[in-house]
Amino acid sequence: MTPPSKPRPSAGETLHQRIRSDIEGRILSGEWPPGHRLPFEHELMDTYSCARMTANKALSALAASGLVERRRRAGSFVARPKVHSAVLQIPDLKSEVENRGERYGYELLDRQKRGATREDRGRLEVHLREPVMALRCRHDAADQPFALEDRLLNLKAVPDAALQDFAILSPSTWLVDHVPWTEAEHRISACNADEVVAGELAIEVGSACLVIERWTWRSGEPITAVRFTHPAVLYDLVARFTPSS
Amino acid sequence: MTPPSKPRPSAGETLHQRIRSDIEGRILSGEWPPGHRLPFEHELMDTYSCARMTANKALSALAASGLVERRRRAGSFVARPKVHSAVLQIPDLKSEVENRGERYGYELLDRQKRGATREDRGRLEVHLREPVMALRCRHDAADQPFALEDRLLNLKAVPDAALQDFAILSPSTWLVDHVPWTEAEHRISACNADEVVAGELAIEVGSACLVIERWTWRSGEPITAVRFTHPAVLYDLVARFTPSS
DNA sequence: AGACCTTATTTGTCTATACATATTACGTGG
DNA sequence: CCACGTAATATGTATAGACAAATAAGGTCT
Repeated sequence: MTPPSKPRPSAGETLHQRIRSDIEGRILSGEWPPGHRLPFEHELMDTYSCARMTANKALSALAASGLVERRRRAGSFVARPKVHSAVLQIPDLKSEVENRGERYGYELLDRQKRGATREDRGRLEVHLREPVMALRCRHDAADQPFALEDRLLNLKAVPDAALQDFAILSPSTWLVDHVPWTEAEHRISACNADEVVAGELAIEVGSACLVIERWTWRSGEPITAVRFTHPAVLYDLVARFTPSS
Repeated sequence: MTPPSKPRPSAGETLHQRIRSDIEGRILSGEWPPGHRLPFEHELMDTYSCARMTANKALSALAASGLVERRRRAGSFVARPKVHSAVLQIPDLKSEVENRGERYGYELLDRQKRGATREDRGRLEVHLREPVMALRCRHDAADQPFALEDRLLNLKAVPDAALQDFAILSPSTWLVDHVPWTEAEHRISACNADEVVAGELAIEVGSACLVIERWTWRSGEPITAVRFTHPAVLYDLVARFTPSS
């Protein structure tokens, strides 16, 4: 392997960062194709005159990012990415709208405290009759309906929520600031607006909507299930991916 | 709309992993709220009887994952996450279908080599009349139309693609194996099927479709732009997030 | 009080070494 | 030829020590 060959404009790079970006460059340029065995740690020690820990740090980081795969006794190999992975940022709607430079509006449509019904149980993994709160509200951007939020909250996990009326502050905003979570899952789909949704979003019956559902847990205990329904014409989800990040 | 099943804990931990998950637990349980200063590296050395490198590794990993923020001379602090971020996995459709245990089918609908038109230029950042390839094809799952793929390829960046007829092998599958990329952007939206799309996907005109668009670059050079259109009833995108991953 | 300098503390990076662990490669005996 | 034990090798994890860089906290001088 030839020593450092890449343009290195960033003077403030540390050694293991430099090793990492050198290797990354070779992989992404196609010089080292998927399956190619990259230098052993002791070879990197020689070419960069560093300790093994330093080479290890670079390779471990590359492995963590999924660009390379490491096998004991065999070596490190350029991974063959089977999936496009990307970091999806799902911001709080209030900041999303304000970042667009538009006026944000919020209206609570419905708020019910109740014992969990059979249907609720299908959404949230709570037991029958345990206390939950069901919320429906609308988020507006530039005085136009932007999203419908349909949320079920587990009051056993978040008792403080029972004290909130959510008339001014949206449940999403309140939750982000008050409730930590450990696991979340998102499901993104599309649907045709039925009469109720079309009415609330001021769109034609049947228009396509983008639906984002999210379930949140804290240490296995369900916290909330929420569904955002956006008019398709007003909202796209954007996800970016760069391997070096 | 059933909620997904809970994630599971793991076993067989190394020391720095244990330190990390201990801290993670305290943060996620709310015991250490956002802004809280967590123990210094030398304090962790004492409580876990380990070297500083080991404590450092744990804290660095937490910082990399975004859960904590570190400042020299000040210490390490629990970070306040502002957005829900999640890793979105967008698999190759062939593997996606086969992982569901269904029969995968592929049909090429149209293939054109041409100089870039004005419209193409809007999709792909190429100059007028530069060689591109436009492809339309259909992916089936269990003999039902599953996705429509509409792709524009920059032949200047990927000249080998001109030799492929894509009659058997889908362009997505070929590209994954042959063309490395450095940046990608995804846009996820919804639309109503027009007559053409409805016909090709064998669904009603007007049914909601989930649309995933992807642009791919290599070192700033555009490689391809692709749009997948899925019948909403057949396909959901799923994204998971656990801080420990 | 405010501007400036000094010091102490904490994190960031790196070296050198050690032993553990997984897995390939090889050689031996059946 | 195959099964099995053994050695070689690359990675995984950890220790202990060193210096560099950033910066919060104090102290001094004006």
